[in-house]
Amino acid sequence: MPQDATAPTVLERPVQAGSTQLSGVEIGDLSGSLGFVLRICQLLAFDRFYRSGEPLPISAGEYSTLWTIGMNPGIRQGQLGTALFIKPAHMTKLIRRMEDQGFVQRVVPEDDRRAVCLSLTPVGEALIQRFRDTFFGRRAAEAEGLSPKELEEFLRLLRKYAGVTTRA
Amino acid sequence: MPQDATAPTVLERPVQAGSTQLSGVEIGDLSGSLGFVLRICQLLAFDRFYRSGEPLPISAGEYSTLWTIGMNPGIRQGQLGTALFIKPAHMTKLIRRMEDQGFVQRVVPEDDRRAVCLSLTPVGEALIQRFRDTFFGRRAAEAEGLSPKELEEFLRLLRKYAGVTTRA
DNA sequence: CGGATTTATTTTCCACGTAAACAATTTTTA
DNA sequence: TAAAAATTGTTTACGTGGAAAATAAATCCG
Repeated sequence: MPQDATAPTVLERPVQAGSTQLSGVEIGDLSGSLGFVLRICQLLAFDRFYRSGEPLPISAGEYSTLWTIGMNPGIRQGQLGTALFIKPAHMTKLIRRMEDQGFVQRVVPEDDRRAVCLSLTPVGEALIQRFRDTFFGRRAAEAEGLSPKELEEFLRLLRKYAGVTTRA
Repeated sequence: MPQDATAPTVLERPVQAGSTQLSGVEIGDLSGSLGFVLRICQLLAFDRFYRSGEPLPISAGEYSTLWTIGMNPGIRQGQLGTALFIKPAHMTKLIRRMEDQGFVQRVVPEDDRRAVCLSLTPVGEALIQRFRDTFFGRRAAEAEGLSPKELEEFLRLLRKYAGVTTRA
């Protein structure tokens, strides 16, 4: 690990007006690091999601995965992983677990026996319908601290950054 | 796990104009779930960060932690964890590892021998100075897909949501 | 047409991060 | 003033998620 022995022993704080804090702790330029702030926001959203409303019987990640399979019956496992940013190794285990729970069925297509095509079972469909409002209905709690207009813009920028496309 | 046997076996897609997709996969209302979109953005930012520029000799998380200690010499370990959303169990191991690497020193204050106060060593200071531009200088790559104005607004909303406070 | 290469998923091992329990110390309470 | 409660960080066990290697199948190329 390269070390610069000539560096001063006291950290020179970056030149900026006043202070920038998180939970009373000075973070300076870290507040301008997109990765850092996104991580804090994601952890906060996760925390708020679980602290409000009726509990889900499965994790939010599992719900999202089932939801996406429901929206795309027959979707290939690799394609699902690409869309949801879940690596193949984990997706394999996630799908196996949800298959064991009876929510998902796997079909190996005749035209490509390497692949796995996924669909929801009736039980899986029922589950995501049953908990739809539980999952989607926490906007007020999730968006604490932002006005409705700000939340709208926030989601628009998040979607744009994420590469979510919408078309009529 | 509650199941509604009367639910239809085909997922009724939500009523919305057109389609909403991610990587060519239909996600529908998932694009309105703050936690979900934040997770996607965080993974994307992380991916872009590592794919661009000179590699860091430590992880981004370790750099952020060292940076924050540098901005707050003598900070209590618990307070650091609260600010960075890192649980005590993990912070203990993280700090131990960075102490072993020579970047951090731990001092148990006389007035509260339960606590641990953290500061950077000269080696730690040198490290975060040495890689400052490597860590902070990837705005262009990180913010791919957003205009400068949008990035500014994006960061403003992220900071607001995260509870970052700024004062003169 | 057979071997090489690529693709898709699975398996194994491991790191990260945390829940829960624990230990030491401080503060509170009766 | 001593016991109870709370605080601070540590340790242990475990779940999540992924890197790397393996396996099976499809495609490509000479």
